[in-house]
Amino acid sequence: MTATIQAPTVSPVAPTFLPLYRQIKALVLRGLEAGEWKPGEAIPSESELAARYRVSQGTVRKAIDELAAENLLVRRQGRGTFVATHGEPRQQFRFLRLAPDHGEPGPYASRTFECRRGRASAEAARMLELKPGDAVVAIRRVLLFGGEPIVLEDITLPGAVFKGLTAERLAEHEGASIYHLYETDFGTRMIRADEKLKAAAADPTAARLLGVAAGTPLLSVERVAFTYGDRPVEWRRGLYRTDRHHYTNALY
Amino acid sequence: MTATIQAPTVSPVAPTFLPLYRQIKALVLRGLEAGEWKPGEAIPSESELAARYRVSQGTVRKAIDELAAENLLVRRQGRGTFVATHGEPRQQFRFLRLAPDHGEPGPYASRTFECRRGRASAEAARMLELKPGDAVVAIRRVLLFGGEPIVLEDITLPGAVFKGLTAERLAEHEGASIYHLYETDFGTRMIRADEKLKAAAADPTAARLLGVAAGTPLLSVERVAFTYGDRPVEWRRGLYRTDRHHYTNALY
DNA sequence: TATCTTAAGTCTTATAAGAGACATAGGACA
DNA sequence: TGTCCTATGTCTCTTATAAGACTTAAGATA
Repeated sequence: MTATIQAPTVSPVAPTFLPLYRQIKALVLRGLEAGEWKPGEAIPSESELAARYRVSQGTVRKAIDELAAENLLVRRQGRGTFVATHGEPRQQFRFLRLAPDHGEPGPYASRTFECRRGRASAEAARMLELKPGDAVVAIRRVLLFGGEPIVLEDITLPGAVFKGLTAERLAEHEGASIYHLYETDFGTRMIRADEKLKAAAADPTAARLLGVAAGTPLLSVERVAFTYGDRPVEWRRGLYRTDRHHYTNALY
Repeated sequence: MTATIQAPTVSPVAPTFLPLYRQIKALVLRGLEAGEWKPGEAIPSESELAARYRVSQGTVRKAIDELAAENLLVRRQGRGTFVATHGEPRQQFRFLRLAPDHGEPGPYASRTFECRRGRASAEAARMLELKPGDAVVAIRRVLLFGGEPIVLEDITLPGAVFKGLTAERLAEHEGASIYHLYETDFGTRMIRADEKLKAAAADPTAARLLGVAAGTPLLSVERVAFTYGDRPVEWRRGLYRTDRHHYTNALY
């Protein structure tokens, strides 16, 4: 059939027809983006959405299926469908791929050295799609596992989005995922991220903060994280000690 | 409904009921594993499978959906559903996550230094689920991009599976993915792989083969690749030069 | 007559809708 | 206080129809 919800404008070039379930998906996505339902909350039931959009429940199901596959929604049979959040334990370390070589992961902690406001460098501006000189927030911190400093991170955020972010606010939040903080305090939910990995030698500062000799090979992890609409809202560079940990990746 | 294809044996403890579409999925998977349809070939149409298994076409569809999501099958509207293969260009570098920092990837080549039969070390045996001393094939090669040596790899394979593998056979196959060779010549299709990444300093041998100074930080990538039934059939360790390339990863 | 074009036919997978089964949580009730 | 019932979710399965991709053959054209 290829029905459309709103009368489509005729375009001679691009395929103007989108499957019905994808149109529904786009509408739900818009609701998510607009904050109609907050992280952790339940969205309306499938039949409710079906009634709202005048389609069958099965069509809504297929739309939600895709959003759930993208980790934007979480289904719980018999309960409902919920907006995914970085708060729940299972999502806690979704973006951290570090694992100990042997044994169980030790207790996690973070220590923030610096959290200051500044101006975007050319590189930061490029990564975050800002103009050079725009306001940014710069964070430097160390992640500890089992009491040992394992990761040194420099995080750069657009100042416009993260207005009231201070070292105190970060300290209060220690132990939990920083993405949870972004979510609860700044209404910015991270959807996906791209990482680039390289090997690098520890410079004197990194060596001191991580407790290794200068020149030690470290894993350099550069990440750009995106929110709705593929808007980049975090740029970070991490240096990982890999003497007793490793970065895990599953290939399919 | 929760119908079963064969009368289920009653088990008091585990959920003996599997959704119908998962039973179908298991049956198709068994056919794939048994080589009923070879890589690149089309499997029977949805309605044909539906008739064979006495279920509706939609149920077969859902089973195939999952197998396609796992990259075991490839759907082509109007044509059929095909057994995935490492031969087609798009799948060619599915497991190689290296990308140049700038510009397009240069032409690819590989140079094999060594391909000999030997006995499994304790470590190799553990990785490949063999007994120490079992026959293995050991390959050492360098991957070149744009003429430059970028990756040094040591590959270990179970000798029982890769009986006639020789340096000549490898050389004939140069330019294409080695997984394609496994598939066509040894009937072993790689399904998925686990990787562990670390940073390491180049030892003299690696430094010479990669054309860098000894001690240069390199990305160490250890991979175990699995075929059907999660059976490990390849263990490899790669050393990547990351001065002008990086390992990319997408996080969801 | 030989060749190219085009339209119909017939495969395939993709989309849509609906009915019934299963899971969960909370209130009614003994 | 504990158990059962029921309302309300998602999950499973089926059926029907649409859309995409080849094949074939009729017809136009040289």
